[in-house]
Amino acid sequence: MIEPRWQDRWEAEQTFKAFNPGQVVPSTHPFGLRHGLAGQPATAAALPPKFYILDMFPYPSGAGLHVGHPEGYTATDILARFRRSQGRHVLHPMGWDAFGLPAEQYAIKTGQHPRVTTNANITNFKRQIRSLGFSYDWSREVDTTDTGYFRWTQWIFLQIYHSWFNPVTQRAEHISTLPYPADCTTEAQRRPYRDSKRLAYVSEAPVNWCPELGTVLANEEVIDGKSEVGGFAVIRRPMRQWMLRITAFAERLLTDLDTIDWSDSLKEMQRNWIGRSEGAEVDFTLDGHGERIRVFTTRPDTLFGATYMVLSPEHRLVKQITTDAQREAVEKYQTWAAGRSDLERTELAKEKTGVWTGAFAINPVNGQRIPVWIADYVLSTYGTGAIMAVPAHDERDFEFARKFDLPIVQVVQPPDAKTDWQGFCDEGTAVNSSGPDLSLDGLPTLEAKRTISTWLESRGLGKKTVNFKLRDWLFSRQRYWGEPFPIQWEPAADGSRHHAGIAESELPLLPPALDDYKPTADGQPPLARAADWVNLPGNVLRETNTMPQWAGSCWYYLRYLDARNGEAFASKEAESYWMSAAAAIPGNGPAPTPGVDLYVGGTEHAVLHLLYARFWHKILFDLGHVSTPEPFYKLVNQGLILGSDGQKMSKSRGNVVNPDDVLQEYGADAFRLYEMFMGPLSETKPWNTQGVEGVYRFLGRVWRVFVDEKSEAEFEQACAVDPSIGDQHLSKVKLSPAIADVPGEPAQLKALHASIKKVTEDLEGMRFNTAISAMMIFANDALNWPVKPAGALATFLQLLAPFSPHLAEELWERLHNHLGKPVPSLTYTPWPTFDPALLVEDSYELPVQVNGKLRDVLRVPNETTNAQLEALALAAEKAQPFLAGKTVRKVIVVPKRMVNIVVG
RNA sequence: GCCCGCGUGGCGGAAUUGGCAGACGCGCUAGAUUCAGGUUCUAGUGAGUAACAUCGUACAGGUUCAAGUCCUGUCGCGGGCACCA
Repeated sequence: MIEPRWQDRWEAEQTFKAFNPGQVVPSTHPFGLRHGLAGQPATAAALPPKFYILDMFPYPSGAGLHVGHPEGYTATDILARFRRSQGRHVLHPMGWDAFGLPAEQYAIKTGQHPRVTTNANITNFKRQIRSLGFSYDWSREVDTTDTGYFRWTQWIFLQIYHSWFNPVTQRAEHISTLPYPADCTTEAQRRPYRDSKRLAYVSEAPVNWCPELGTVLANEEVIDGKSEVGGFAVIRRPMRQWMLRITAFAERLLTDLDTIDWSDSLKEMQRNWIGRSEGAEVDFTLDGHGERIRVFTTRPDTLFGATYMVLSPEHRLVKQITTDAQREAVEKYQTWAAGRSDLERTELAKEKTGVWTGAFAINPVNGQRIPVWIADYVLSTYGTGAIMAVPAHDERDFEFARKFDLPIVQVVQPPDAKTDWQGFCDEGTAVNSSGPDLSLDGLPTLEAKRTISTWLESRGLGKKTVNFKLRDWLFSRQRYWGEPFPIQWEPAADGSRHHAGIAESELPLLPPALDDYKPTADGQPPLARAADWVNLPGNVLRETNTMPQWAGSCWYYLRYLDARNGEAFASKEAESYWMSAAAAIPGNGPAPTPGVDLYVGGTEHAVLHLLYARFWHKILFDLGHVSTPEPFYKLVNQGLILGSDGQKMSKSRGNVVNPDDVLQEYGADAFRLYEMFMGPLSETKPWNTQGVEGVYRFLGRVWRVFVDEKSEAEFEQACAVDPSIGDQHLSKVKLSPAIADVPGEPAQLKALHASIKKVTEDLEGMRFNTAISAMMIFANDALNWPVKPAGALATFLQLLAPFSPHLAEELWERLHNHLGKPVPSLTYTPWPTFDPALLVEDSYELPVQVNGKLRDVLRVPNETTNAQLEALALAAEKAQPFLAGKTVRKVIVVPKRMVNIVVG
């Protein structure tokens, strides 16, 4: 009943609006009144230190909000309100990641334009989010499918397209700084060279094609050979696709993880995905050919144990080196391997397959002739697509050698003599590793690696190398409901076509209107259906692929900074004010950090959104468009909320909890409180509706701390008679006559300040569950106070306000009215500080242990000396039976903590 | 298989540097209010005992005056990666 009233009030007052440098703060705005900025233009210098607190914006699905969404949103809202009260200038925005498959599939089925579906879903999401009382600045709302938004997504793509990665500076630079090789003189020669260096480039390589979805997918979107969305089969097939050169940034994406405050597990996931490994490339000459085969190995120290080589079936040299006798078998194997889907490949991973090419290579360290095989356990996309096989010390090579009866030679001695050397893959000591020019025998693995690397380099046979698992980002999709590429294909004199970026002045490039959203009959993307959109004068064609859903979410946190700017994605001033570090307000939390101060969301984006966004941000940083190398300084993952049966919530299990139902029954305040009281934010935890009941009771107790019992009882009776006019009755409820504007008793102040301390410290540490328990303890105590000091109650409401803002506002207003005082803004009233002096008592409880077991607890004055403590403990009544007849060997006194008597 | 994280009452979870295990809440038991149900209030609630004793933080060891916390091993659960040479 009281909740919509306050939501309307906040909206009318624009209570949570954040102001950009240069904007005028309205003269009545409570933020302006607090910070002396009312009615004045805010300058970056005059504005208080920023706090940018961000939620992962939702995809507005037709199903509406899930109880998982409000978990993170409540946490950030509590902190946003807390920081506002502490005097920070809080940026807390919300928006919609609205491109995506469901709206498009719905369009295919019904013909309804995805725009219509999307708008309806956004309306519903916004209603639900608003009803939870979150303090978003809605004036900065973004929608990735809005032309005013994706215009800048396209603009950023153009910046990427017009850039290359300079290996010397290790930075993205404009393509105009690209140096050309000496033999590259004409434009006809330079264009393909230039295009091969861009950060956005076209590739013909095999891609992850999902027939069911009718589109290609990025590596990050394929899980166990199936699509991340829907779980459909994915096959590899060569196609012409747009790629983004994220691999150029692999090293920086890895090392910069050390500069940001993310959980170890999340950093670890990114590290694993980037997959850096150090090793060496070694050249093997082919016996009887001029060709060389280059391999990558992390264990060059085992080179003497290489008894055969393996190429991936797709390796470019396979055709040349295969002998006539083996040709048929090799080609058959290649065909078979190419026809296998990713899924089959992983499922059958245990059984090794392969064929001998008939060729031999020479091991450069000992001159041995070793056979060259092809096998699909060697990946064409990693390293050089070829390996030297050391079956004695590599699990996969070992399996393969056993299956095909290839020689196994020990070259590493395990440190523990009992360990079998066959299949031993760890570090040890080199053995059997002597050749005409070199011996590694007796060297520990690490040294052996160094020695042989130096030797190889000095002979020009190899060099140290670093490899990454990370692949370039497949960036095009065959869909309608996505951003069209700002790219067109222009004809050349020889009849071929090349791509070119369209002019920035032509942005936004809108998608065409279509009646049918399916791909064309000949397998072209849906945009190809719009002939008059695709075909431009001069035989120029538009690109018909669209960008993946990730494009919009790669930079949305930047658009919030200046969401209505039509000249740029954000003004320089806004970007630099909100994204730069600054000084702290003493005693009021941490200093503003570079980038987003706190980002909260689920872990499902660990290697997708969070990697892509960091990548784009680094490009924008290199090009001078943003001022920090990393976008998200601190990141916290909320844990999953399970159904009450401890299983993942899903429609098929019937354990899904709908926030609307909870809200209807208990209200937003109780819902918010329960989401936070369940347990630590980052933990996985099951939903329990009885738990909601528990916090609902707590709010009821808070209410009864304040209101007059008699008028409350009358109110409840009146509601029972006619619930429809409940709010009329509610206004008649009076506050308790026990509330008086008097200073608190010492015990009352102690209770209050203990909870100020606990709530404040727990908010800093994001320990919401224990903060709530501290408030419960206070309310239980305050309920029994015969006289209730108004000041203490007001302060308590400030503590409660971030968690349950509606009830806090209501009681805050009534309390001030009750005292006949003006009502200050609860949002912008300075956060209370606790007085340590009020918490100190003059005595404390001293546990007395005998041999480590608790036997008695004494109350002793603070100033008791250690010697006195010892004497008191030895005399403790309940400890006596355990001391009788024993010798006291030692007494350990921990001042203010406990005493332990050791007897024997 | 590899890499992270986690195992505490009937349940969700508390426990600065090792220092009173089980805060707070749910549930349960008994009582009060009530015609009754609900609400609310009071008391109790790890096992065990008449009460003590004793046992108790996945299991088995270890370090320590003292271990949920530190060390070693085992088991279980969750997440990530998965033929990455």
